[in-house]
Amino acid sequence: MKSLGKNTVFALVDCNNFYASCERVFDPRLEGKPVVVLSNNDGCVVARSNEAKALGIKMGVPVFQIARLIHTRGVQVFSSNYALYGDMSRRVMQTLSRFTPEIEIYSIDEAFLDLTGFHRIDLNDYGRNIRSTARQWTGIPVSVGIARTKTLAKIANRIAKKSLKTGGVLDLTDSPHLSRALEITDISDVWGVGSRYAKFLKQHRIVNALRLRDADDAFIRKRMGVWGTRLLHELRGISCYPLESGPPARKGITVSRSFRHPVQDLSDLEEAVATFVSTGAKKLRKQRSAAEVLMVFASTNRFEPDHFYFNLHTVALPVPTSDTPELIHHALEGLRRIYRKGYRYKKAGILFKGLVSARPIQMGLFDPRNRRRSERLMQTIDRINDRMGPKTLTYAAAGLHPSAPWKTVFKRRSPAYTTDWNRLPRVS
DNA sequence: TCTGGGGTCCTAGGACCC
DNA sequence: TCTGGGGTCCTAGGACCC
Repeated sequence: MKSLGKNTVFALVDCNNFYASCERVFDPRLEGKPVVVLSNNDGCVVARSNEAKALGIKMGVPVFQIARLIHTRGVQVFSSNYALYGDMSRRVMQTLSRFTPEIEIYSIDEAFLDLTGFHRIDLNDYGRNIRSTARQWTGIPVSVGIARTKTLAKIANRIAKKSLKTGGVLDLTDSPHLSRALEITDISDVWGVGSRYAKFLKQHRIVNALRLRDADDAFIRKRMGVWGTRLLHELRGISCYPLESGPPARKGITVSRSFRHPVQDLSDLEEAVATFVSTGAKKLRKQRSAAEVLMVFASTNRFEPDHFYFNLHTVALPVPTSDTPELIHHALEGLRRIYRKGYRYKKAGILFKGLVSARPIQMGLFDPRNRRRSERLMQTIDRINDRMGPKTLTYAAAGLHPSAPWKTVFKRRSPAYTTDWNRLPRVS
């Protein structure tokens, strides 16, 4: 059942402060304390507990800028622990899928539930049930917003999260409070309205979601395109974005990292790029794709514009492929073309584009490789790494030095509580 | 000293063809 | 002086999301 049009009902379930909440589940001493989680290389704040938000710590702020605050207010700081968050996300989603067969996992911490046709039940009760079950089974607090469209469900969810008296659940389906809810929603908090459009709309006195809902169609169409028109419909309760079932195959795959320390030598850059390629190639194979185009880029520190250097090289691959050594070969050739001696590189990455289905394998007329053999080899390597850990088999080109200057560090990472036998929490 | 990473969709404009 | 029209495909860049 794909819900489009009128009388649809969507619930948006969103985990509160997801990464910070995950850390708390296994370390109850963190309850009530400000907690933040950092990006790669412990660079920026990417998640905050309510207590951390109350201290004025902003999303995305570089951690060195709040060093004093962290120290004086006893903020608990964690590196990102993707193994933990990924596994906790899976548990939450599994729990949610007991409440409807129609679920769309929208991001690591959000899911849309299609509740169209759930007429006979009290949706607020149902939402409260979802919330308490998720909390009890996974330890993660969630908020639930229910409405006629995804955009309105987002708005309901936001209010549910912020306003204590909702108890974390708000149903705006045919609600007399709908207009009021739209009125108290700042235009910049509407799903799909970013900083640029928010500024533009405010200049035209469209300061909240209610004003946008009642805005002139032609004006919005002209200034915000077809996408703006869809947004108007969604705010008016006409669903334009149906529930998406399976995740669509990616149209491109990117792997890029900032380096812990600046890199000057080509050989270090080569190791980094070879590593990124092997990560990306594994993603390609996982979704059974092959790439027609490979791009490789490197850049210096973007915060030092005086000696900034960025360059990108594009390779049209002779045959679509997901073969790691072949991709490494082309990536390194591209890298050597853009490398300029004397720069302090701070970031590099690779992109795979023009993704096509891996099978049937397209044979090149003068293709020197034995595709069938290389495919079996890749399968074997992937299987071993899935079983024994991601770095069990790697390529020599990716380097062997664990402390190479380009490598990402996570100095304050919590244990992999749920995905490593040796890290299971003990109950005493 | 220290500043994340990976996506999507839409549109405008250029290249090219008939 | 004067300089077709329309279609397709591709790409770069803008805007947004988590």
